[in-house]
Amino acid sequence: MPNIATTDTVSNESLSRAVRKEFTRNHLMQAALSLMQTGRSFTSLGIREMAREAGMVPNAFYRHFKTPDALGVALVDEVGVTLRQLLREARQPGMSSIEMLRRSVRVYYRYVLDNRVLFLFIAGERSGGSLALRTAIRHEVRHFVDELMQDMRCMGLYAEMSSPHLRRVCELIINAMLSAVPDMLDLPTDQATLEPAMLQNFVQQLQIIFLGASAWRDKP
Amino acid sequence: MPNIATTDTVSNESLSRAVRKEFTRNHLMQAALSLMQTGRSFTSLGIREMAREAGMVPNAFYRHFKTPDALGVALVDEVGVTLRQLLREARQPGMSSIEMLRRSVRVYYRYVLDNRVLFLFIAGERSGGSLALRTAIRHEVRHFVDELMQDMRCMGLYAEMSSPHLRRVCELIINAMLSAVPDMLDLPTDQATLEPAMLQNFVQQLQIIFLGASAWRDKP
DNA sequence: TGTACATCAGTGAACGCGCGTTCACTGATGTAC
DNA sequence: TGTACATCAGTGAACGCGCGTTCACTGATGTAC
Repeated sequence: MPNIATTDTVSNESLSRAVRKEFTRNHLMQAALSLMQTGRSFTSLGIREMAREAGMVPNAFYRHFKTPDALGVALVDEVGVTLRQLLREARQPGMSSIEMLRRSVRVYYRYVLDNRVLFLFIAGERSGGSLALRTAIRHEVRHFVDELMQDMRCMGLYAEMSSPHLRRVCELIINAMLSAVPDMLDLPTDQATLEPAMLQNFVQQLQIIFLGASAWRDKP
Repeated sequence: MPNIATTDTVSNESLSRAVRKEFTRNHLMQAALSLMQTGRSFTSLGIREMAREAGMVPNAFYRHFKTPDALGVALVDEVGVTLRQLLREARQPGMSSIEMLRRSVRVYYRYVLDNRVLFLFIAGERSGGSLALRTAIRHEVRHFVDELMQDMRCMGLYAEMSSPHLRRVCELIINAMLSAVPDMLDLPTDQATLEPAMLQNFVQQLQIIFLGASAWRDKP
């Protein structure tokens, strides 16, 4: 009966070479995220730095990734899976218009704060990273949009709306969410009392989008 | 009678020390933009690199900026002034709802392509740069929003809407515009024929926002 | 089951390089008398 | 107007440092017989 919490402590015992390799690969990715915790951008991280943080010799990096960029793309994939899962969970409970919107925003805000570094990474490299990273992130964002669409379909929202239109609405929502990231992350240093105002503002922006979607639906 | 176009060639003749200093300062900023032309992010630029590109010895950089970050902030200020001016001009002609929207988007798109590097810089450092840069850019974005609000007031759009609500609408528009930047800039490499579709999509997103704003106004 | 060999994740040392930063300097421009 | 001095933008050389990358290696794990 394996215990996830102690995988690190038993890593030297009776694990296949492939599994151990996967572990150190993950250590490298975690190391990159750790280094970003302090506000560094991913693009500024070096091979030696990441290897050092992961507790290994510099050139061992090459056993796992050809370039730092390759690690970044792997990170996008993994982060994407985690985020999409959590965002879907946040949308699961039986929702009702405005109140559910307000609650979702609050959940999302908590989640952004709890996962600062993941959002810093995604939001920061979305237009700041290399072409490969930007492309990977764009694909991931498209996944977010797809799942939001799917969820809205499941909930019967805008059932009569065509898919392209619904997609546009979802894109606007996701964009608004991602654009809010720097505001949320920089808020603590600015003024903690501004938090309710910022969230209120964000909620109302989403309301405007939903109203626009309804208006579009009512008179196409 | 000074000739702007030849300022460089006469830079050694009869110009005050202060003016010449201002010139080389601008050369440094231009050098930073030049280096970004090739897809590099500003954060990754080094002092030596920028000085070299500007045709001066490395340490001369310090005569003009204390850190690369200081240059970045100066760049945000200058870029902001230019962009706001051009965006306002794009909004000047007598506008009429949808057609004006479509035209504005086209003008904006052209402008983004013609000024690739400025938008790469703004969009890239908006959540990727240092705190100082993020703050500077946030202020600049706020300026964009202010001017868009002001223009909409002048045009009599949403005259009955309260300022906070109008601000939210404008924030959504500016966010949508900035979020579209990576799509626009990466498009050429992907598929040139997708251009009309992307623009059409962008136009309809803005329409949804405007519809939402109207709906909000009609039944608050 | 035991043995002999292949694989390959991680090591340790070394390299050449460009970086940021410092220092004392030069010489044209600006200023005071 | 002329002279003597101050200012300061830009120079040139040097420093110590961490970087990316290479190389030959080690030794545990995996595999074939």
